Amino acid sequence: MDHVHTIVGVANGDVMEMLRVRGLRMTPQRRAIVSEVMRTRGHISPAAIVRQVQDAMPGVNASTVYRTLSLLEQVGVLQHSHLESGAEYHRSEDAAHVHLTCSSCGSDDALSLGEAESLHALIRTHHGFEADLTHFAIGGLCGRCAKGVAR
Amino acid sequence: MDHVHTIVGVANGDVMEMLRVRGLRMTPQRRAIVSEVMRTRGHISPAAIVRQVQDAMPGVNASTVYRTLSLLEQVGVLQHSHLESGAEYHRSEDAAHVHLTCSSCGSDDALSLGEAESLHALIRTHHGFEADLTHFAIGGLCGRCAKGVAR
DNA sequence: GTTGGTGCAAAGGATTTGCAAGGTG
DNA sequence: CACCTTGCAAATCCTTTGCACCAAC
Repeated sequence: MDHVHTIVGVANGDVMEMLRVRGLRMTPQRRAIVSEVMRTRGHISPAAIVRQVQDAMPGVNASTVYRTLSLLEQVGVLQHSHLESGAEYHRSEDAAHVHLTCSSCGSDDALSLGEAESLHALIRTHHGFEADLTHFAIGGLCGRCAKGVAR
Repeated sequence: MDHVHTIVGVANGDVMEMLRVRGLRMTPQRRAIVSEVMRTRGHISPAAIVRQVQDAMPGVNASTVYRTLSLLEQVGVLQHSHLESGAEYHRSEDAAHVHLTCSSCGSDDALSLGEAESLHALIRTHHGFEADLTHFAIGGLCGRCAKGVAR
């Protein structure tokens, strides 16, 4: 629990502060994007963010969203992970879990890092590899689909 | 070791046979693509296949390669997994391992499914989720990078 | 000859980038 | 009033599709 600089309870205001400190500016667009992402539980795709933000603030360009997202990731507020559907963003504080995505029904379950600790330890032991189990999802069949589904 | 219909030692000829059985045809393009993929140890990207195949047989179109790859995947000869660099294909018989990709140096290590069995069991127990640990890579820092690298 | 396969061109979707105009501190 | 940001348009990538033409069986 030290290989990830956990940021607990970052509020919108904190983000603005983090930007200010770095000489970066808080524009209405960024405010809209930040507020959208910060209020999202779980993950959200860049496309969805674009949609939502443009909904609340027409005219915001997709490139601005992409630029802001990567900026927020550099600053440490956000992180992205790779799910079957592509990249998805979430607040860093919400990143502490492994995504289990069902390749059959598309459902998305989660595994706490605590539960996955044994794998983490196993990988470290056999390879000295310090795994970040949150970056990529783990595919497979959810309980429901693993049972019945002939198709 | 029963949830994956393992195909051991598939040879180029076998592939042609598998296609014939389904009423599909063996064209020179497919022959080139199959031979390229079948002789690849480990994984290879669609773009690389296109390059290699066109090298041996100029004029082959990328769309043909894509179509052939997904066909070979449906037939069960190939599988793809998601690494940091995107989708990568490998022979099904070479698919039985977990990819460990270092986000720092880009190196690619592997973990046998046997070694990962404990995680597989853990996930199954807690969620009834039947994981396919080969479909997505596991990111993190390789032993080397986890140690020294300040940057 | 059927029917499946291929090349080509075009269409998409997801990002990224160059730039001039505009807003923030 | 510097300098960071944005919108726009264009450029990449990667992959998929519609089609007319061609080839495998």
